[in-house]
Amino acid sequence: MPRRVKTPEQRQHLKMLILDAARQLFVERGIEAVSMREIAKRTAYSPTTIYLHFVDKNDLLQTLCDHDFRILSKDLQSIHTDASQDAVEQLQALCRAYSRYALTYPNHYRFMFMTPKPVTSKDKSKVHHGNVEQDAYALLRFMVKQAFEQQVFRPELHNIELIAQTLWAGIHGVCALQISMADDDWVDWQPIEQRVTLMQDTMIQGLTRPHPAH
Amino acid sequence: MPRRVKTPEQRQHLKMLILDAARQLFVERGIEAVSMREIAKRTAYSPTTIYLHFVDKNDLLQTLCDHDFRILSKDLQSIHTDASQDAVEQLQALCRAYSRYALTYPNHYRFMFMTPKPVTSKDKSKVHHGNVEQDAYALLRFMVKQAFEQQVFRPELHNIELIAQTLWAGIHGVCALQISMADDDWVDWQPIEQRVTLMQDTMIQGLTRPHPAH
DNA sequence: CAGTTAAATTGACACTGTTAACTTAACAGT
DNA sequence: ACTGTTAAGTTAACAGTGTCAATTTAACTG
Repeated sequence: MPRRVKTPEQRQHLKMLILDAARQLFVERGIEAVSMREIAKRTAYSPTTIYLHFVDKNDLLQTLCDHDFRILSKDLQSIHTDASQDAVEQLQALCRAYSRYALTYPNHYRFMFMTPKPVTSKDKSKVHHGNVEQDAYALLRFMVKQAFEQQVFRPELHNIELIAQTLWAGIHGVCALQISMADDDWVDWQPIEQRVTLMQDTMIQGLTRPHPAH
Repeated sequence: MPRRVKTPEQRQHLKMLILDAARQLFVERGIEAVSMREIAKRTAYSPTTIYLHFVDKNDLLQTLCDHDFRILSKDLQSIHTDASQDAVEQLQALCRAYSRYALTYPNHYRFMFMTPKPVTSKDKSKVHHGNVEQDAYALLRFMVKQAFEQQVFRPELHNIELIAQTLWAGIHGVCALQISMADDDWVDWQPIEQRVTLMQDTMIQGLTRPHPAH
C-alpha cells in the first residue's frame, strides 16, 4: 500500500534498508545463499519491490560492496595521513589493515576480489577511480610511488605499478587462501597471523634494497 | 532404453563421458553456467541419469577437479625428478608450472582453490593426501624441506610448513587476482608474465639467505 | 514364454531471478 | 466532491535450477 510520493530521503532510506537486510544475509550466509526473496522477507516487502530500487541482484550486491569498499578505503586512508611513519612502515601498516579487513569481512572480500564480475558492470561503479580517498588501489600505488622516490626498492625495479600489484597479490594470496581453504584439513595450516606476517616481511625483504638508504 | 548389465568398464566409461561433457561446459562457460540439465543434454542422456553415477552436482564437480588435480600433481612431479636443478631452481620451476596450470585452466583453478567448499566434502576426496605423486602441496612441502636442509632459507625461518604456505600464497595471489580481476580496467594491470616472475623473484629473495651457501 | 531387475526416463517439488499486469492510495485540477 | 493521474507496491507467472519418487523399458535368467 503506497504511502505516496517519497522524498529522495525516504527513497534513500528504503534503499539502505534493503542493503542492510542484504548485508546481514550476505555476511552470515555468503553470497550464493542470498536470494532476492529472502532479502525481501527480511525487509517485509515483496520481492519485486527490490527491483524498484535496484536493476537486478548483481546491481544490489555491487552497490553493497561499493559502499563497503569506500569504508575500507577511508579506513586505509587514515594510515596515510599518519606522518610519524616512514614509507616502508606505512606500506606495512597498509598490508596489516588490508588483511584485517579481508579476514573480518570474508564475504565482502570474496565478492569484491575473488569473484569474476560479469563484464557489463564496467564503469557502473560509483567509486572514483584514482581518487586516493575512495580507491584503495590508488592509495597503495601512491604509497609505493612515495617509497620509490625514496629509493627503498631494489635498483632493478622501475615499474611502480608492477611493484604495487605484486605487493597486493602477496597479501591477497594469504587472505584468499585463508578464506576459501581454511576449513580444509588437507593442509596443516599455520596460524593466519604468522602467515600474514611472514608474507609481509618476505615481500618487503624481497622488494627493498639489501642496505636501505635511510 | 537400458542396454542391460553394464560391465564395470562400461560404467566407468559413461562416468567419464559425463565428466567430459561437464569439463567442456565448465572450461568454456565457468562453473555457475553449468547445469545438470545442460550436461545431460550434451551426453544425450536425461538429467536424472547423472544421479546414477554421481551423488549430486557437487560430487560431480569434485570428481572432475580431483581428476584434473592429479594431472597437475603428476605434471609437477616431473620437475622433482629432474636432478639437474638445485633446490631453489626446482622451487622456481614448480612455481612456473603451477601458475601455468592455473592460468590455462582458470575454471578448474577457481573451483579448486578459490571457492569455499561445503564442509561435507571433507574426506570424500580420493586424492591421497601426503602422497607426493597425487598431492601437489605435499610435493611443495617436500621441496621446501629439501631446500631447508640445504640451509638456503634465512636463519630466522624454522617452520617448513609456514614457508611452504607463504610460497604458495604468493603465487596463488598473482594467479587468483588475474583470474578474477583481469577484465577489470580499474587497475592498470601489468603483463601477467611479469607479475608471476616478479612474485617468484621476490619470494625467493625474501625467503632465502642473502649470501646463499651454495 | 514369464519373471526379474538394472538402466533409464517421466514428472513433479521447491527453489531461483525476473517481469508484465494489476491494485492501491495519495495527490492535482476542476 | 468528483475525477484523472501516477507513484508505490503486490500478484501471478515464466523459465530456469537441483533433485528425487515413481515409472517404464529392455535385456537377461529360469
